[in-house]
Amino acid sequence: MATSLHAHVVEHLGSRIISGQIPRGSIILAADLEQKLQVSRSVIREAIRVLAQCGLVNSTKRVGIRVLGAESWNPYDDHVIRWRLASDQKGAQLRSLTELRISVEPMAAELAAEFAPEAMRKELMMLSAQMNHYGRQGDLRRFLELDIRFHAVVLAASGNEMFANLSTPIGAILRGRTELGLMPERPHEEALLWHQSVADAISNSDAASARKNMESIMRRTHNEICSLWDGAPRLFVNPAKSSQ
Amino acid sequence: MATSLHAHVVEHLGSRIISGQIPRGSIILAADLEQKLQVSRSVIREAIRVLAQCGLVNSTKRVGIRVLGAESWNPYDDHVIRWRLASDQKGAQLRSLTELRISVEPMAAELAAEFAPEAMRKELMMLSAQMNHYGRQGDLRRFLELDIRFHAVVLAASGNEMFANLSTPIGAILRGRTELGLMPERPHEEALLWHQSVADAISNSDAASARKNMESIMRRTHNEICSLWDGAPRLFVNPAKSSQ
DNA sequence: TGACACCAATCTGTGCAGGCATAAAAATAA
DNA sequence: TTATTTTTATGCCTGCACAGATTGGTGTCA
Repeated sequence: MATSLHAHVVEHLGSRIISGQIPRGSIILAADLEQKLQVSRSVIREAIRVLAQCGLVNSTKRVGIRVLGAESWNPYDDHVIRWRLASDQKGAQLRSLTELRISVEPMAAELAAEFAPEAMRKELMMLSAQMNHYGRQGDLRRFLELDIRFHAVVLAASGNEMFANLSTPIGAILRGRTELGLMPERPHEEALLWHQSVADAISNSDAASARKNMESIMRRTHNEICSLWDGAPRLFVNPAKSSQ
Repeated sequence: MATSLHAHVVEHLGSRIISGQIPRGSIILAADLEQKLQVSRSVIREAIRVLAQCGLVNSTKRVGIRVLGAESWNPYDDHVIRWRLASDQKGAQLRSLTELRISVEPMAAELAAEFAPEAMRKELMMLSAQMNHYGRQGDLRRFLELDIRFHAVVLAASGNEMFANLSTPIGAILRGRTELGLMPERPHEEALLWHQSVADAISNSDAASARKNMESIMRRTHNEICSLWDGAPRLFVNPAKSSQ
């Protein structure tokens, strides 16, 4: 995936910082990196710039590149999410994302019912029909892809780009759930009905029903998945001092 | 604010792209930028790398630096949010952020009631008391800062770092609301009570009450502010094709 | 002797200039 | 149409000068 050199360096350092192999407070010297990774300064510097934007490092003169702690990481950065999911913080990352989607998706459904363009309403009807079909057949592989698409379309149909942007990590959650065998061997009948009802409600511009049924989906999804992060510690960040 | 040279270039290009002065699809050549901005290649390259991570540009060989459209921008990036708030998309940005906070804050309050560390529960009690005091006095300036801090602490106390990270842009919303004179000349009595109730509920680990009262705050806040984006078009992003 | 202010040495990121390699578009030939 | 060559802008590398922060030493005064 990492085709360019600097992307490779970003990947190398980022994954190590987030996994804890390079502990917070460490000081890295650009010159050392050049030698260790056998790349030129320009590559190192571009990579450091990217990592700095992710909140992973903080380079200052005369001291070097300081590795920052988890409270500085940008939790919405795609890199950061991916690296955390691949580390032993996987549980905590899944929990954060799930709490976020539980909060957001009912509102997204409500907004979609009000604002979605016609094409998306139609696609949702089609998707829920297919989910019914393949779900009852027990074709989990295909059901999963449809499910991911369904939620992505609802988020996009809300017309809120911040919601829409959550579809990738939410897709990752759904994939992770089936990979870990947390899905029943065939989808629950209720779940199928709720998805159908969400699609119907959005199609009929029934915002209240869209929200209510999406809330039902979220409740069940939470129950199915929350065992994943039993005992993972919560991360309490210091609230940012309000600065004019 | 932009101390280093490359940050200056990021600021220059980023603000222009988001404001539309540099339209989507434009092709920028690094060599031209060097000359126009009178900086060296390394500065340009680092800046471009940062902008690429924001989703604003996409540099490819032989063609140059392509300016991307709004659907590619990372809506959670601090730069992007700031630039959009300073552009004529201010309304749409405020709406997206408000819809997000309306979705998230009730859940944050609920989680805070369950998990918040003692110090944060105490701070919330103190903050709501001070809000009562200065609010009844009509000291809007001080009330605003307390209000911002209150919501930041609730988000942080949820123990969800994705929630906590929203406190900065939410603070920006609250500031914008008072700057634009959308606040009553002294806070509504109900609003003061709801904040007090949220603090009490979190303090007493009463999750349901914390959520309920926060929902009330959100409903009112929405009513007060939604006139800001009357008629601003919603942004429907193409849902990402689910790729393994 | 000891505390403190000030200055110089040093170290490291930042920025500059220019070179070669390479990939992808465009133009040309088959 | 298809294959090949040419063009051209980014990717990558290197040597050099500068800026700013830390450190340590120096001198002054109590």
